[in-house]
Amino acid sequence: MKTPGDTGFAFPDWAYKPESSPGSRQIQLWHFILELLRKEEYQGFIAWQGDYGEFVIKDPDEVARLWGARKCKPQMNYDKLSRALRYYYNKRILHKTKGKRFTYKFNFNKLVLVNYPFIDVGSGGSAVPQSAPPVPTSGSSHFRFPSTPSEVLSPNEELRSPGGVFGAVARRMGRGSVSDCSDGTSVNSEIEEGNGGVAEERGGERGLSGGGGGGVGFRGLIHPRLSHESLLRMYGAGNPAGHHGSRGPHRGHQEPISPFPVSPLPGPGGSGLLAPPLSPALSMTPSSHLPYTPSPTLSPMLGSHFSFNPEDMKRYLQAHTQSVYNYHLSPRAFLHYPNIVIPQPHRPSADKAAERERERERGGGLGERGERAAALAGGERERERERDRERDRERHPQHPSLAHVALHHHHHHPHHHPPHSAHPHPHPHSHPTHHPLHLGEEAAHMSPFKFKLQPPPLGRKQRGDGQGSGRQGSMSSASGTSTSGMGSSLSFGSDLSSAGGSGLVSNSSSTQSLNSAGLPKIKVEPISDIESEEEVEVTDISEEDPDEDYELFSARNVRGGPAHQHPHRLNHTHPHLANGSALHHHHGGHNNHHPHHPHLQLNHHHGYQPHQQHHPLPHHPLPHHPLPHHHHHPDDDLDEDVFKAPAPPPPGLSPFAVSPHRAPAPITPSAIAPVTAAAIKSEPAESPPPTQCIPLKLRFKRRWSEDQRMETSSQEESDDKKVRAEQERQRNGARLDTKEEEDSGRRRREGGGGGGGGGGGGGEDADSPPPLVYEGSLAPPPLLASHRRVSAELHRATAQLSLENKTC
DNA sequence: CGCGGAATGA
DNA sequence: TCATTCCGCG
Repeated sequence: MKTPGDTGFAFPDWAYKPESSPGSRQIQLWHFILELLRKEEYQGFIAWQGDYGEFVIKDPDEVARLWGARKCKPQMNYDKLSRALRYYYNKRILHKTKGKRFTYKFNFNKLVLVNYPFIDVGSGGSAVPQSAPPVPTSGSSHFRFPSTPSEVLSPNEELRSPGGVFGAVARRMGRGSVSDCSDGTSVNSEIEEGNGGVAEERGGERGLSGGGGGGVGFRGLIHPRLSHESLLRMYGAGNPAGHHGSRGPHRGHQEPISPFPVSPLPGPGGSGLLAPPLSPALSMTPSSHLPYTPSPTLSPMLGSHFSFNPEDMKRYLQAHTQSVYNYHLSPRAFLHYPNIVIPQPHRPSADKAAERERERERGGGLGERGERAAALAGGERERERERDRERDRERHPQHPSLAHVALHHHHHHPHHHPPHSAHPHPHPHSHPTHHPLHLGEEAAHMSPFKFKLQPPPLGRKQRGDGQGSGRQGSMSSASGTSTSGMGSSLSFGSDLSSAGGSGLVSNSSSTQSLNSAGLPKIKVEPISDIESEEEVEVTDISEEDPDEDYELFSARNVRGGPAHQHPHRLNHTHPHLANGSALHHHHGGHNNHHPHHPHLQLNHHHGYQPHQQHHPLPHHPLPHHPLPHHHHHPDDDLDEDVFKAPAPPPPGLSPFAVSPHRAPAPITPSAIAPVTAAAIKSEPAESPPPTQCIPLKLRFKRRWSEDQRMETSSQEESDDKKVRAEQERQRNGARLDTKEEEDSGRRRREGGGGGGGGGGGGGEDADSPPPLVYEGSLAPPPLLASHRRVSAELHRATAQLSLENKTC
């Protein structure tokens, strides 16, 4: 994989796996869920609800049926499906919303966003009206993105190549949704074939790119653009951003940019607000703030999006890149996407329309479902759909259109669709298309799935624990890379984290060191949600590999800083909480954010997991580690933050601004980090408190150590709890040796567990490059533009793509 | 209803 | 790996 030389960074192997690609045959349940969520047709059965990323299965049986149809498992039922969903808890892809029946929540922060920027989560992005209202992704989650590494490559190249490829593919694919076995299959099959072909092509391309830069090429390509643009767009568009906006004070204006419907509703989303600029993902950190943040610094960015200031750009790019990088989007995915290259930017509105049409056409072409659908509703259906959409927009909220529902219903109730097939496949409507709006968004949404990257295996799950460092072996190359990369990423992460207080930062060395050092990676458990939120996703999705990397970053970020980060959101809500929370731990309620569950706030309470519970650690008596609170809270915070709560607003964070004040940040080597941190956290006060006392360096170190561990552990462990436990133990032992930090680490773990996965990271690059690299690349605004387009294209492509089906 | 272990299959 | 299936526990 990696390439060698050159650039150094390469994507992880897994990134190239076919499975990971969008086109891959097997759909994963979460992808499927997302798909359903994004389609209006299914809103009667499953829809976004509440918080950001939260969705409710209104009709478990039906959803199960659909799923079964997709997987050709007629026997599927909600029990089984739910079991599958539960598996995602550990992976951190999902969490259960406690107290609400059939309600689960995606950890988009990491996950999706990263990988699939387009997805609209809750907000419904475009399509869904209801979607989650508010949340922006960004805000809420705080995602953080890492900065980028190097990536850098020149985009140009990459673009091109892919473009060609994509185009074709894209066209083919399209659609997704539930297909039935039978027809779906057929249809899908076509699609698949196409994919396959594509895949092959990809391979070729890959090679190409490889040649060019081997891996590099891809990277450059894809991500950057995608992320960026897409994100941006998405954000702006649809996204979630809106959400905050709506809520937010600001929001008033909207962004021109996205007229999209993304969030259709004005209400909720309000307008978009500025979001546009940043992608949620990107935003992640910053962005989040952005919206909210008053800080001047940020503002600018927002408004303009990001300005082309060098700094902004840089940041932006980096972040984005990194994120991508870290998250490891799979290049392949991109490949698939067809038209990436395509030039035109589509404007939202226009585009949308166009796309819409396209989609429809496609649908028709597809036939499969379309036929059925047609049979059912025929043109009316569409009309209705549209109507609904409109309605939705207006209404927005939660409920999907009734109309649809009705339709659905009958399907389902009757069960299966009556007519045609005997099967159950539900997909009644299925038709592709429909999405109303936007493509951008839609596309985004859709595609997302496809992109999926697969995560790597969590890694090593167990790895030997013993080994501490380990891992590297295989990845070594990657890792190596990562190292440096990580560094950068770390920094980002650190930023985040640091914000949290932790700081950490970074250093690449650290990373390595850790690994190499051998930290044992312990994994502990992940802790539940909490963590999960944070990094989790990342991990899952993306990541993997490097444990380190991502660990660092994610975990750290999150963790450490989480609180901080969130801040934005929190801020609004409860700022103090944020701080406090951080300090205290969430217990407080930070959860607030959302309505529901107050209890949740507590969260863990039940938490799924036990692990979490630790968090409370708050005080754990750790042995010495100075880091005190931070740690704890990080976890806590994280947890909370992650999910729900938004972060507190950073008071002033400007992203750029680095705030020196915050200790944590310091660490970060890269400026970026600082920024982030600063941004995130603005509140120095908070963290500082405890921390303050301690010298930064120390803190840092410790934090770092901790984080690593945590992350490591968490990440890895995320998989098993059991394992974790052991590992933990081991860790302790081992770690101890290592340093004091261990203690802290432990604590962390205990407390929080954290993170799991983190993620990203990785790769880093050794070679790669850190920030510098990109910077260079970043710098040029122009690029961005191009990227954007590209992204746009991607989006479209994506949109077109649909999930694959698997053959039955 | 939800959780998660265990066995099992691809 | 990821789910599916089965199952016991709360």
